Amino acid sequence: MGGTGGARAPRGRPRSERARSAVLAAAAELLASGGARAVTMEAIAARARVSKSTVYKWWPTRGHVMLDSLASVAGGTPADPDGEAAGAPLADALTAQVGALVRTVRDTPAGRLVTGLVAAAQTDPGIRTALDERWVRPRRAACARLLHDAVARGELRPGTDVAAAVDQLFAPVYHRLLLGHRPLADDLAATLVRQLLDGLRDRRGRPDQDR
Amino acid sequence: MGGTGGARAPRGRPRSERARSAVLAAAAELLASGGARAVTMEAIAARARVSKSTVYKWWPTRGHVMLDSLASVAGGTPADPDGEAAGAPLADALTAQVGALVRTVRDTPAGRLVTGLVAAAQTDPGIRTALDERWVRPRRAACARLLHDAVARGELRPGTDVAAAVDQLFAPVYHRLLLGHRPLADDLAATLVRQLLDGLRDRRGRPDQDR
Amino acid sequence: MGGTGGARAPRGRPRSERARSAVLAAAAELLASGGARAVTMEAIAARARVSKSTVYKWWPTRGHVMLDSLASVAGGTPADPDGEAAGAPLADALTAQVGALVRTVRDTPAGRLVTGLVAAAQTDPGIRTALDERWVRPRRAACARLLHDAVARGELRPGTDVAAAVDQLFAPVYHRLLLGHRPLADDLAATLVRQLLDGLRDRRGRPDQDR
Amino acid sequence: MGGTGGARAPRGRPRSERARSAVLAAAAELLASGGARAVTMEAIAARARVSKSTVYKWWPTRGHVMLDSLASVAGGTPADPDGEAAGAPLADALTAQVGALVRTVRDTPAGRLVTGLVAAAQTDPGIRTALDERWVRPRRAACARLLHDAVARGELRPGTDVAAAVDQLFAPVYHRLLLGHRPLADDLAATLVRQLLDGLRDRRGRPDQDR
DNA sequence: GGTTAAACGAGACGGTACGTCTAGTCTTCGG
DNA sequence: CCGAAGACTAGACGTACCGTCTCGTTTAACC
Repeated sequence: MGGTGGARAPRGRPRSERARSAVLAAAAELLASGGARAVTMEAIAARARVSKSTVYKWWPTRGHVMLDSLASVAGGTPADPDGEAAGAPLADALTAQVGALVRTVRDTPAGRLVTGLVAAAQTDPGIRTALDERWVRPRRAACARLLHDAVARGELRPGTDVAAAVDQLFAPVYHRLLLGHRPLADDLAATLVRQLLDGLRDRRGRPDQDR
Repeated sequence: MGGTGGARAPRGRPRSERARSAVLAAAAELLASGGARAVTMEAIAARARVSKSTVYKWWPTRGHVMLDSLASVAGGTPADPDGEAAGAPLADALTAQVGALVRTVRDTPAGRLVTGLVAAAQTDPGIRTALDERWVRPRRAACARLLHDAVARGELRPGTDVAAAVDQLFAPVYHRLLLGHRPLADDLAATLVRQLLDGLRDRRGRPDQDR
Repeated sequence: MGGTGGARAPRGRPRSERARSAVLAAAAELLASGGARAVTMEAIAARARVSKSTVYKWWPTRGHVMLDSLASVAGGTPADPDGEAAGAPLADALTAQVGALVRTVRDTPAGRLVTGLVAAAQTDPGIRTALDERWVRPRRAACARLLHDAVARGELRPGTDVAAAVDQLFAPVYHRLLLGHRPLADDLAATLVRQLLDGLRDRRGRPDQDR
Repeated sequence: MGGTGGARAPRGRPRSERARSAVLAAAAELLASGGARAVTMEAIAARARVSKSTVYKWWPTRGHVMLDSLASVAGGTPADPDGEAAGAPLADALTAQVGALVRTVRDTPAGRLVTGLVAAAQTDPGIRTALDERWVRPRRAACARLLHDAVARGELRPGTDVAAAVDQLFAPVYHRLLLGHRPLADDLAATLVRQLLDGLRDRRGRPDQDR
């Protein structure tokens, strides 16, 4: 039975933490300085002062390096809203979630990492699922829970398609990040939340006539 | 002005239509068979039985080939809704627009072309703007006009952010296309339109309290 | 009959003579300066200011580069002895042949090229046969003819194994070149010829008792 | 001090005989199955179920492994001829020596080991000298002694260059082994000895006219 | 009918990065 | 101290595309 003995000391030379973090940093720096095109395995290895074989040993493709780099840059799952925002109005809680995403992809290296990863995901299905599971899904989950609870307590309509609703809050952020057709403005999060919760229809002076 | 005489016949050998269409077809076929990774200038030229120089002469990058290929596959701007749908309820008109996009990217080669182009756009700003101008913007425009008119005639709230609203209808489609976290279901368009127009809030039995 | 019409004008960009000779020169220089170990495809390309693809396009392995380099360094087949040496005593003609080989492999870059090629031949059968056909065999041939003619005119014994005899003249040169156990002395050729033609046995004062 | 003097009992774990022989066997097997190219330190270690560090600890290069492998395969110095063949005719003694070499390199793994070692010797001077001292020289020595004694007792000419003569007997064997231009026939040894001892000249019916 | 001009086909070229391989070295644990 | 395990640096391997180039060969419109 255990003790600390659970994980025996591994046999050979231990993995170099220095190499690991240098690679992730190098990837982020290259992305920042030269764009996605500059992030090659060769350049990563050179910049991190690490041999190419070491990079390939731990990350099969550049996409996987970027995935880990993204994780190390933007931390793990974002703070759970329950602590502070419990009891706060739904709109505020949602706005906080979406706003956090907007600021992260707009103001930190995470933004270019995400665009690079979406690009890589179009070629590599492994990247696609990993990006979904490790980045997109955790952020959607908190939001989806808020919506689900609101439906349960009758604040939102019973027939609400929560997944679609989450997309209507998050997807515009990614869309603008990827296409650049509109800026990622500060009030974007609030606007998206307001329009989705209250709807676009003008109901002044008339009864609610839904469905 | 004009007449047919305006443009004199150009001097040298005329551009080969055969080469042009063969290249665009080759790009689409390669994309369909081997994924974005298979669409290389070399492969396009080989498959189209055209020399590499000819390809480079008319299209600077593989992204530009895919752009033209997309145009030739999915036609130009989608049918303007004014003809048939004038007077139709707003919701139906919007659903038609979004639904057309869903079916196009899900059921035709245009889908993979778009994902490949979004990926290329992350590297090449020229692709990014061209993709926006030639594919995304025309589709957004029809939808934006519908919303704008509805605001003007008082059907939608005065303060509506039309650009954000359009994103809330279209972005989820691209998001699912790129990430694949949810299927592009048949009723997606209707759901998106309904939730956005009517809002998520349950207003049964209470007065409209917006703003 | 043929005329100039035989070789059609080649299509496409013509092969660069500059690249060809630069590669062969680079291989010889590298061999001279750094030994066989230094002759890598990468180094050849770098030194010749030629792209690696170009080297690989024309020479499949480093061995083939060395083969051509050897040919360009040491010319084609050595001068045929018939001109000057016709009528000269057999021993002198043979000594000239063997002596030429000794001087070539000892005093010119051809020596290291040959050792490198013999090494490569142990791994690559293609090199083995090419080295035999393009370097060893032509040199053996002249010598073999001399011996064969001498047998025909009765100067040498009827049962002579010419191939073995040629080996007894040339192989010691290669052996010393490869192993270095003995120097390639100036009089080596003469010694080899004398000992083989006259035999080692001391016959002073006794009749020939062969066989 | 001293104690038992001589060889102190070595500290620590003694060297593993199992590792030593497994490495030598692995080298020979790899050579037999995949040719010289297959004999890499990596493959040797893997096949011998021994860690790479252990191999490097005892043998600095693959050449040295092959050297020891050769020694273990082909035994040490060949049987000294004095025992059985003392008094036998010179030609028979020489033929026995050369014939033994022919059979060894043709019919046992030693052949490929020797070719591999000659190749390695072109790159590594250490291999070159070791190969000479441990393989070539011992075999030459016995032969050289036979010739030297024969000169001393007047059977061979006084001016005989013994080193060159030995080369004229052995070098053809190595030459054919390395180049493969002629087979290593069963009667090769006898032919080489006969032609060298008796000379190629046809002396029937005329006096010896040497020198 | 000859000239001119541009597109086209073929393919060699200098590059860059790929992903794999081998050589050696180094670092830890266990016998 | 030896051996096992295995991570590490270094660098060549052979391949694939890139985008450019240099030719010779059409295919027209023009004079």
